[in-house]
Amino acid sequence: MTRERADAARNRAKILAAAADLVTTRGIEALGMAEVAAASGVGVGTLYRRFGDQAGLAHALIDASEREFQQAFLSGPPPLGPGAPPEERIRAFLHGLTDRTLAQLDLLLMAETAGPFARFGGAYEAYHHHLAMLITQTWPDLDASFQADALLAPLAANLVAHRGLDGPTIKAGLDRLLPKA
Amino acid sequence: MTRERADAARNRAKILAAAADLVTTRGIEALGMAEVAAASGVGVGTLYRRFGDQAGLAHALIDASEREFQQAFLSGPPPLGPGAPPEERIRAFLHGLTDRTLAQLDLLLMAETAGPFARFGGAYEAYHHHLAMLITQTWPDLDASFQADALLAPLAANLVAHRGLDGPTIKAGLDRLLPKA
DNA sequence: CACCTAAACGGAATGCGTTCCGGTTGTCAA
DNA sequence: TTGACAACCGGAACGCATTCCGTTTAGGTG
Repeated sequence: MTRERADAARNRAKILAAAADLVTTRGIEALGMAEVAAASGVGVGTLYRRFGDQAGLAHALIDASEREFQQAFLSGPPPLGPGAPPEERIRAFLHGLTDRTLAQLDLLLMAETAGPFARFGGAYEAYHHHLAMLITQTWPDLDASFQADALLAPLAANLVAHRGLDGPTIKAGLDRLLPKA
Repeated sequence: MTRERADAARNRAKILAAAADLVTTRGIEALGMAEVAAASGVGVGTLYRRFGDQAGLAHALIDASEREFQQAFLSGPPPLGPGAPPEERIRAFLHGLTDRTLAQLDLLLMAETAGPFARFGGAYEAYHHHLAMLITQTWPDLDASFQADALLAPLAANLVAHRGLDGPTIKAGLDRLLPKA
């Protein structure tokens, strides 16, 4: 696989800038594909080659803060990053993810809605992997993969939005889901 | 609100029969709205008046077994129905719902996919309400609503389908999610 | 510098869910 | 029985995500 061509990179930047602008000025419902294409001065075909589909575009818009968060739990300071006991890191991770989810609820909703498996893009799997690892360290006899999914599931954007949950409620509830032994 | 007109009832039956037939003979992807309309000999407008949207149609197709299940946990024999200790009923309910989910994964996938909140139709709320009640009885100090959502969330069709989970795995995982105290 | 090709481009065409609306038909009251 | 109205009907029209494909261009090669 060869490097991205210069014009392609330029267009990606133009698209992301225009899309971010659209969302902040006119809200998430202005993020139609034709809309974004027109605002960026490219054809819709270009959007699809770059981002796959609408959910991919939404993910790309979230990507910046996502990368930051991943950096934080992979190599940042404890308790989110390495150094703290695993159980504490789990709580810090879930609380951090709660804040992130609430902060970008609109875009996440779109990212989740597009396809049946849209949620399970790169970021979700990164969270799942990280959480499963910490669970294995803390409770070796558990099905870590299932437990990780189960702890992430209540943070689904559509559930959070539907119930109108707030941060403290979610965090307290998640804490009670953690195994006691 | 007046009673359903005779022709409307007749059409509802025709549509459900034709749709069920389509699904069993040609699979879930044959359940397009125009497709169903043609097979039932009605216009697409009629489908929408009757079922709201595609997710509603999928729900209606699931409805028969859904009603049966609701009957079972509301007033059937224990441990699913009344009579057993609440904690036992919770496990019976989750295990039963697991079986139901796996049995109708295709239709549930469609029902969930249509809109952001499609999942939260009548059936979901019935499950949530029932589970929350049992949780309150068993662990009075918990946020029963959140815990109910959290226990139902791992049964989301898209998660189950994506991971390819089987019954024993799900049931064992759910059991470990139940509070210990 | 000219050539070549893989990659990128744009926008028309497609497919499908959903909405709209002018005509039709049960149902009920007089 | 008849008249009137609300509910219903069909299918054309619409909006929008996604795909297709003929054209253009970046960037490496001789």
